[in-house]
Amino acid sequence: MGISKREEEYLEAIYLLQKNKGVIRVKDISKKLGVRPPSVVDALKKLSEKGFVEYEKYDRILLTKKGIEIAESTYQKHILLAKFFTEILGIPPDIAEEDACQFEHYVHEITAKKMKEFAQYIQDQCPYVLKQFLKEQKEKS
Amino acid sequence: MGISKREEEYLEAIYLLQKNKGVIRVKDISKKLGVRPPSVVDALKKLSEKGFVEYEKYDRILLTKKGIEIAESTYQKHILLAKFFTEILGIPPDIAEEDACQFEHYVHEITAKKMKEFAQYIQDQCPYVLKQFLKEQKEKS
DNA sequence: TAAATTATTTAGGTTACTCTAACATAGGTG
DNA sequence: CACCTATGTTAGAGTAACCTAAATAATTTA
Repeated sequence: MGISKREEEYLEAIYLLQKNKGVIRVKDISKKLGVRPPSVVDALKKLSEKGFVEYEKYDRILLTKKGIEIAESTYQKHILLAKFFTEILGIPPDIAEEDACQFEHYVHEITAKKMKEFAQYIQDQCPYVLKQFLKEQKEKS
Repeated sequence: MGISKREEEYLEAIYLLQKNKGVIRVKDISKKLGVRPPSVVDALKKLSEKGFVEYEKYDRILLTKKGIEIAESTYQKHILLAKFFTEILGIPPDIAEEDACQFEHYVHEITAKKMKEFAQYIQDQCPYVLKQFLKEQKEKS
């Protein structure tokens, strides 16, 4: 009775929408994830059964403590990955975003952590080398 | 009528098994992917319809040219990612392997390429910094 | 406040992937 | 060469996603 990748995405979407606009609706989630409203309702029912979301029909949608925890940890990974891709590898933001979106659901905790530490280390210890790398990458395109 | 992540995994598994032991069987794929034989047969039928595998029942299993292309490109990404995780980030091989296994199916071509180039660049330009980072990581654990 | 619009939910169906149980085939051995 | 065991295949069913169409509830507006 764990949580699927897709369910994680729903939680993350709900979390971010709430952060930006407070009260949210089925429609908002539907738009954000690119699925039809009935799919959202399905997902909400399941997430509610599993205790990640508080949901009564026609009523408003809230994350439980457990739900927030998962959403936050997923989102943290997301940010960290996207930063790594853009700031260290020099990948265009839109592509970095897409890759982060996928990888955040699969990456081990330790990998995420090392990416963060590595980024920090390089930025501190040899910012010039990094700058040079990014410059060369830019010149090639 | 594209190819799913899971189908990609089947192709990669077939490719690697063939590389290692020549003629392969349903059983081998089953064991490698951790699914039951009927699931393999299902997958082979679909992959055969889509033109990635040559398969007649009870007969041997071959990849088509198209199938080999996909398997190889996936596997290349796999190697590259695993190397990046171990050699640059210092992640334990078993975890690196698992992360690579997932990410290979999602990562954009350009991200994979930049990872490779970055690894090369760092190894050439500041091997000492890299060594130091890996050493510090090791000490922490 | 009644009607019209919009949003949400239910019902029912599809696809991809998996499984178990039962059946079929191939190949090795007495 | 017939039988036994391994392996492979079919049949049928389950689960997690998704969808459309139709029904219901909520909200806005005339």
